[in-house]
Amino acid sequence: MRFYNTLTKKVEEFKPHRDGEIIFYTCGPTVYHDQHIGNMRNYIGHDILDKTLRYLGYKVKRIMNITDVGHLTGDSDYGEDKMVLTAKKENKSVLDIAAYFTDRFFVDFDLVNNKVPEIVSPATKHIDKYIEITKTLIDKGYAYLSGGNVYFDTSKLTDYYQLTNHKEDELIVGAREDVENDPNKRNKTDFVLWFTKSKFEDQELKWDSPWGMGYPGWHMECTGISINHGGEYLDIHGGGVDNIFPHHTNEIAQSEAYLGHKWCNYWFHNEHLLDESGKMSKSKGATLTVSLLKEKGYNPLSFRFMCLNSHYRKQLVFSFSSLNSADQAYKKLLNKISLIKDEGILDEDAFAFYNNKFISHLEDDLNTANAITLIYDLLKNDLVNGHTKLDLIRSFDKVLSLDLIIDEKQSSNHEEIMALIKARDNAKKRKDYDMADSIRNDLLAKGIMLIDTREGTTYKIVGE
RNA sequence: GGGGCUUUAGCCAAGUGGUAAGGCAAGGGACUGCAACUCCCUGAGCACCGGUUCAAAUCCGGUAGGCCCCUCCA
Repeated sequence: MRFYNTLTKKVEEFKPHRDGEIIFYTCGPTVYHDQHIGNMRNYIGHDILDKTLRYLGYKVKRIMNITDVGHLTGDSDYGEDKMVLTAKKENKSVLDIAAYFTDRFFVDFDLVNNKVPEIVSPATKHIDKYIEITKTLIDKGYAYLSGGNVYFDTSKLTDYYQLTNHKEDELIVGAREDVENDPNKRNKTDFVLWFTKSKFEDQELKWDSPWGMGYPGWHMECTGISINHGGEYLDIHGGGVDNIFPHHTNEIAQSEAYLGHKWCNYWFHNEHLLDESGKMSKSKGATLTVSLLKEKGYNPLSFRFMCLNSHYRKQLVFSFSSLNSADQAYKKLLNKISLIKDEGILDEDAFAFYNNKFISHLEDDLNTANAITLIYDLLKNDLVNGHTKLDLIRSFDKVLSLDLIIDEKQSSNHEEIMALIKARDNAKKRKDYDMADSIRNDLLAKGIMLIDTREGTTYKIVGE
C-alpha cells in the first residue's frame, strides 16, 4: 500500500508499527454547525483509506473525535467559542447543540455509505487526560503559565515545522484580519493548552484543574483522545489540508513532547471541495449538506461517485452540473450492472486478474478513478461470465460502497413480479398496450422498474 | 512577503519518459407499440515558450492563468 504522506511529502510504502494492525485517527467534526458536502468529501476519502486497508487484510482500529468544546476562533484568549455562540443563539445548552449536530452529522455520514469508526469520542469525555498531558508538559519544561492560561512553548522544539515548509521568520501573524495577537505568548507560534482566563464569563463548560476552572485548548483534544484510545503510537492521522497548520503541527508538538518519542509516521490529508467561488465555508451563507442534496432529489451516492471519480488529493470544484453528470453516470452504471445475468461458475483466474488490478489501483495512492474505470472494463469483457462479474463487483463494492449490487432479485415477491411480466408480455402480443402500460406503471409505483431487452423483460428495484 | 498545489477534448477526469483510460453531454445507427434501459460507431496531441533525450502530456527552466495554506476552517 502506497499513499502520500504529508510528513515526508511523497508517496511512500505504508508500514504500520505492528504487523497487520493499524491505529488510524481521523479529525472529526466540530458540532456547532452542520457539516457541508466539502467536509463529507474529506470523510469519504478517509472511508476509502479505511476500507482499502481492511480489503488488504489489515486489522484497523479507527478513532474519530467529536469536537464539542473549546473550539475558539483563535488560540488567543480573544476568540469566541463557537459552541457557546450557537447555544446562545438557539437558547439551548452547549451539549444540546452538540448532540443535535452530532446526530445530523451521522445521518449524512451514513447517507454516503461511510463506515462509522470503531471509536467515536466527544472531546468532553477526556478532560482528565488533557489535564494530565498539560501537567506533564509543564513538568518537562515545554509549557508555561501566562496570564492565567497554559501555553505550549514552541521555541523548545527544533523541528516544530516538520509538517510544513514554513519558516519562522516568514510567518505572518494575522495574515487574516480577524486574528488578534495574544500578548501572553512568548513566541508567536505558541498555543494554548488550557484556558482559565476567558473573557467569556458565561462559558458553560468548565472543569477544575491545577490552574483553576477552565477548559482545554483546541489542539489538545485530538492528542488526548488518540492517546487514550490508540496508545502511544499512531499509524495514520488524517484530516483536511487546512488542518496541516496549525492544528496538526501543534498536535505533533505537544504529543511528541509529552510522549518523548515519535508519535505518528503517516499523515493523510484530503484536498478541498471547492464551489465555483472558491473554498466552501461554513460562514459563507447556507450550508450545503448531503441531506440537502437528497432533498433536492439527488442520490447521495451520486455525490460519493463524483468524489471517487476524482483523486482525494486534488481540489474538486462542486457544481450542480457536474453533480448531474455524475448522477447520470452513476445511474447508467447501476443499470448496466443490473442487467448482468448470474450465469456460469466462478472463474477463479478472471477473478484474481481483476481483483489484483483493483487492488493495485487502490494501492497506488487510492486511485479510485481507475478502480471505477476497471468496472467499465470488466462489464465490456465478454470472456468473463456473469457470475464472476457479479462476484467481482460485489467485492469491489466493499471498498467503493456505492451499492452497486442490490441482491434483491430473489425477494419475496419475485414470483409475483415475474407473473406480471408474463401477463404484460401476453398483453403486448394481443396489442393491448393499455393493459401492458398499466402493469408497467403499477409496478413502477411499487418501486419496480421493468427493463425490456432483446432477450426479454427483466426488472430492477428502484426504491421509493 | 513565504509555503504548497494545479492547467489534458463542450464538461468531469486517468495517465509521471515510448507516439493520449474511462465517464457525462452531443451526433449517427441497432433494438422498440411507446417510453425507459441497453448495444455499436464518431472526438483531443495534452496552457504557452525554451531545454534535456533516439523518444516528453510525462524530466528541467521560464511565462501566463486558477486554487489552497500562513493561528475559524475538512
